Amino acid sequence: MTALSTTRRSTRQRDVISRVLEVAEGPLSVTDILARTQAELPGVGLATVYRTVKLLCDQETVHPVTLDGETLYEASGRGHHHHFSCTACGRVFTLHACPVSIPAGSVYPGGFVVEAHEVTLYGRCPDCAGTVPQEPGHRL
Amino acid sequence: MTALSTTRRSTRQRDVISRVLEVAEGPLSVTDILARTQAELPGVGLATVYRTVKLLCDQETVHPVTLDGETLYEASGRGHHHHFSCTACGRVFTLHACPVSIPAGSVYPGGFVVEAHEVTLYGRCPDCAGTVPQEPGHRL
DNA sequence: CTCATTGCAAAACGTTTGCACAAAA
DNA sequence: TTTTGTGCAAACGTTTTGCAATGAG
Repeated sequence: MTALSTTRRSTRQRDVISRVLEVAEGPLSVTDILARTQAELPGVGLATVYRTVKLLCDQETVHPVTLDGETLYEASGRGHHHHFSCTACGRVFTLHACPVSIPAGSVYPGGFVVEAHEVTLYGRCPDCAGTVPQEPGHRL
Repeated sequence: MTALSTTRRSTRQRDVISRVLEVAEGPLSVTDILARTQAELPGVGLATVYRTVKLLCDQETVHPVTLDGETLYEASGRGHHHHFSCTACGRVFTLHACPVSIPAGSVYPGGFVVEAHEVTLYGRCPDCAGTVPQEPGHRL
């Protein structure tokens, strides 16, 4: 693959996979991406999804989010945000409110220089809020 | 296996693996646990580490931490804490200072009921603080 | 034509499990 | 003895890769 071609080839599946990630309400698993891509392009294979996602990650168009042992992917460039994982239905949402204020370069007790942070909130999403609360599980 | 035996058997490797996790400065990968266990008990196999870690997880003596796509394990019962991942040396540390205050039951904009939270800080650990800052990587 | 991209199948990787043996009770 | 725990190797699920065929330029 050349680094850049002057004219962009029309790569159907890459475009579809990109769009699937763009319009998602939160990060998706590879399986989710495959299913949503196949809804539009029935013949697509799993390897293509893995390859395309890796390519998009290298381009920094997309980035991985690891959550509860599963790797999900989301489109980049959505600004600073965090994730909410519903302990009832398992869906992951994007939250734009940030509960921490740690300027880059802050020094934490012990001499840890903080450059970035990641926050995941666990609880019940709006759809599940009326449900019986679940154990957050002992991962936390 | 019975749920409980009245007299506890002396299970050498389990004790060593537990202690390895107890004295660790932060969560460890299975490979780390294996290496540290073998330093004391040379013949130990990988399957034993997996089995023992799973057992300790079921007992809630230990719990998994997923970070950057890798699953690490740490001893439970260390109180509320978070993790610091060094972008220079890759080590993960435990931090007892908590940068967020979200009481259980708080409702986030959009109707998300928060029951727990997880924070990971990225940056340079004390040992690497003098080093040239690294890109935090575009996972963040 | 050339060459990037694809689907398929095989390989590689991390984790789990079956089994025969060893050690403890 | 019975029972639990072990190492080894095979099995398993997920992700990656080799390769021949397809499709775009």
